[in-house]
Amino acid sequence: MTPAPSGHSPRKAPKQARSRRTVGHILAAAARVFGELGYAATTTDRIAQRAEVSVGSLYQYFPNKDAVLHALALRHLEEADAAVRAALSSAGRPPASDRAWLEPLVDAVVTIHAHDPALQRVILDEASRSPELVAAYTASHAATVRTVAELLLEVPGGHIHDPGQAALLAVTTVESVTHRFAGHGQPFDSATLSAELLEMLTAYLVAKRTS
Amino acid sequence: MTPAPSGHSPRKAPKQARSRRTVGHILAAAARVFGELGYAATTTDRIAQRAEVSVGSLYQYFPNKDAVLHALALRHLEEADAAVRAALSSAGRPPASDRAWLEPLVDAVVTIHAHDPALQRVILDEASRSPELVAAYTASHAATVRTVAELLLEVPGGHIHDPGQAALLAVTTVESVTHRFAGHGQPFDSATLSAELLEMLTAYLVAKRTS
DNA sequence: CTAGAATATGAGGAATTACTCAGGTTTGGT
DNA sequence: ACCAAACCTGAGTAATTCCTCATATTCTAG
Repeated sequence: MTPAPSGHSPRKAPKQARSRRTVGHILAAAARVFGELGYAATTTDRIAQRAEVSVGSLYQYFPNKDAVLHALALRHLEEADAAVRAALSSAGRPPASDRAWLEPLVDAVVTIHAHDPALQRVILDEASRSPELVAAYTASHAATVRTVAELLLEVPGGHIHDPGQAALLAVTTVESVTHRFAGHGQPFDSATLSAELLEMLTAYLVAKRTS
Repeated sequence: MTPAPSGHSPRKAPKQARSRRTVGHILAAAARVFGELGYAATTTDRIAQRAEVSVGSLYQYFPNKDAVLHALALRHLEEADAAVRAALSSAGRPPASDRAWLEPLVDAVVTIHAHDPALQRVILDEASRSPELVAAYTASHAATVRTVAELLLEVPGGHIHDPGQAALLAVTTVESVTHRFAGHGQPFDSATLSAELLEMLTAYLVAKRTS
């Protein structure tokens, strides 16, 4: 048993420019190594080696191996969250149609996941094992679903029975399908995947409005 | 020629009833331990302990830790594949509507994944790392997509431009969304998830037929 | 310039784990 | 009953990996 030295926060905060560069190198190297080798085969020694830094330096800023991946996961979540928020606010309010907000959302999610799917797989796995990350991901996801539910209400053209439920399925579908196609060798290119997903979701929402 | 120390085939085949029971116990224990602790924290010693068997016995039938998970993955794939095939053939031929074949398919997939999602997550992860498993899963998936594409053509009511593409998205959507909801704490129960997925997919296919 | 704080180093300790093997027990055919 | 093959055992080994710490180097404030 590892004597769990509390959580994931940096053991020491980098104060000088030099150490901030070091931390940057470590994270960049970790992203590559985790992506290439997966979680189990990635060792702190190898990360340090790839970062051209000694293991000791790594352990000055990260209390353990998980903390490095944890940091990568948080960074990724923030980027994704920002992109999704930008996409959702790019649609007018109220949006002219479901397509008006769905299209940028789908594009944003597909674009995000097109980059380094192997690493994202490792990150997602870690995310499900850390309570703190689970909380962060859940919060971000919930916020997106809430926004989408509001948009659903504002779009003219018919009433939806349970907007929360519809929003949840729509958002989850975009995320999980995209992830799946990114992970496997994709038989779809990003453009057709976006288009087809969009078609499916608009059809779903239209059906819900008229039924 | 000594046979290649092949990666995952049993080191020795169980011949007597006693050893077949042993292998059964090992697999059952492995399923529980992998599901509870995840891949990394699962040790062969712990599996053996849970199976009330010595480590040595485990290594008589499995060349290494991965081989145990590999066996679990193959078993799961076979069960899932059989369930999907049964569901698809339960619809009449030609099916009366898209709903006629979609409903049993969605139900089957949701039902399968409702059981022990934690273990399935570990299995899926292993599946993406073993070329042999990747091949098996890809083959099964491709066969399903092919069957669905044929059904799409047989359903009366309009022509679909690219049945292969539509079938691929439909099947992938069912699998990945179901998996996602199973993995996380599900805000949907199985019944509503099935119903909602069904609604989305029928809407999609109807739209494709009339457009 | 200088002192002390910040940062970097990397060999090695401690712990864990996958896997072996020499020797025992059980089984089933004859 | 007998024996060879099948099966089981579990302490021990070799390898791996996480992480520490004593020491060295670099930075910055005064």
